[in-house]
Amino acid sequence: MAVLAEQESGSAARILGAARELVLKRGVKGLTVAEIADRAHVAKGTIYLHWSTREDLLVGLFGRDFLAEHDELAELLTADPDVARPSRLLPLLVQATIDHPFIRALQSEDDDLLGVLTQHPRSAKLLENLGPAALLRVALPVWRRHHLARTDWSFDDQAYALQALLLGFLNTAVERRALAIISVDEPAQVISAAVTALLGPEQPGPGDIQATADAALAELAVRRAALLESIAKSD
Amino acid sequence: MAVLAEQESGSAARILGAARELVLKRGVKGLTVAEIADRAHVAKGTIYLHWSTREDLLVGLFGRDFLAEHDELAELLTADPDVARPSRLLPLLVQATIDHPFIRALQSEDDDLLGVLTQHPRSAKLLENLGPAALLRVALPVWRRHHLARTDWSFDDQAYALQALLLGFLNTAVERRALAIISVDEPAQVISAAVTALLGPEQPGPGDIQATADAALAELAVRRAALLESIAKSD
DNA sequence: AAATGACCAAATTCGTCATTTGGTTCAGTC
DNA sequence: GACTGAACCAAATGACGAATTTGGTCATTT
Repeated sequence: MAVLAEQESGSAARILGAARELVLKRGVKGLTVAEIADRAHVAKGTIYLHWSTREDLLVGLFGRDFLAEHDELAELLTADPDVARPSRLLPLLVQATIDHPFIRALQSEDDDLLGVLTQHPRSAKLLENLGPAALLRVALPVWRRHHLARTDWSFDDQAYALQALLLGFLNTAVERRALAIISVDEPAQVISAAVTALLGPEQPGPGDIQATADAALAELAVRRAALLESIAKSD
Repeated sequence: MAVLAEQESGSAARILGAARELVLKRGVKGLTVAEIADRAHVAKGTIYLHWSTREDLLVGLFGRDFLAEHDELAELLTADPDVARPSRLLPLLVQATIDHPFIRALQSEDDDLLGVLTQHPRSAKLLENLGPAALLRVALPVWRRHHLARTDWSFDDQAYALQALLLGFLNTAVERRALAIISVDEPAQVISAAVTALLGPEQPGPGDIQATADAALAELAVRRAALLESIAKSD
């Protein structure tokens, strides 16, 4: 059974906390394991009891952001199945991306913060499996099946358009480009409206919402397990 | 009266051509004026008869791409005012961005191709005034006024959503990110459909289309003049 | 008037090497 | 068995001077 390092050791938790603070403050570049150990009040060697490599620790950092995002979404979906509607899920997704620094940094390819890690194969894998495009691939068919998206549009075209919209919102919300001049107070509402405009009015029959939420939760569980496996201690 | 260097000198045209080829092939980094002069079959000094600085020449290079784009759009609009419809203009805009290497590179902040020029204040200025956001600021009010976009949506929200959609399409079409997995055969049609979904059905009254096209042409003329001024010979 | 190319100062590159840094290990302590 | 920290060593750094390159100028030529 996969188990996270911090669940069985207080020092591992302190190391993670210290690493998180330091990376957020100064970035990966030039951050040494000695510094992390110092701030966590452990010796350098201790770090290697929990992670086999410096990079493992760092990748684990934003793996944990994804994990937290998954858990939050699962909680919301359980409490209120209505969250599974596209007009509610996509704004949440954008907000979640903004809220989690590492996901945000990965999304915007923030080299200052993440250093070479951005283009590292392992983090690329993370994004490929957990990124917005992968999500749409899974979610859109479910939405179409349960009358939460119009079906008078070919799947590929619809997915392409929705992907563009989502990436566009992510870019304008996350990145600080000079290009994106227009901004707005309540992005969530705009995203919601735009998604509805694209996918058409949501017309769920009885049970459709719950079924969609269940499918979403199942998918989240699968991803969570895979994610956990990839950042857990390899015994 | 602003006049482009290549309009009054054959050697200037050859220099531009040589520079263009070389930049597209190998990027700005490490490209010397001696090389450009060699390929253009002129002496180094000749280049400085037309441009006061190496950087002037390079900025002029993608200034000319914008100029070409403007001229193409103006021609299309003149031949067929219908092109001024949002559902036709935005796909064209995306396509134009793809077709012009320097605009594309500027959009995707391609450091390999453009080197430090990407984040240079002068090219930033170019993008700020000619980029997609600036365009929407001008175009959307016209569309709304002439029944080519729904007005039951606040201007800011609508602009924000449309901007996100446009940037999203630009990103997926231009950039080669691993994120954007979903792709499609005929992006133009998808863009068109997505724009229509966002802005609502176009319901122009008599004269609306022509008025929109005229406004677009007027705006293009203003931009073209400013652009020309900024890359023309400073006499 | 248009074009050239030798010329120069400033910047960049190169090669070399002593020094430091920093990820990882492991023998030993608590 | 959790933890330490001294020790190891491959890789990075930086100093530094020499050699080369290169953006820009200008007297001269065509």
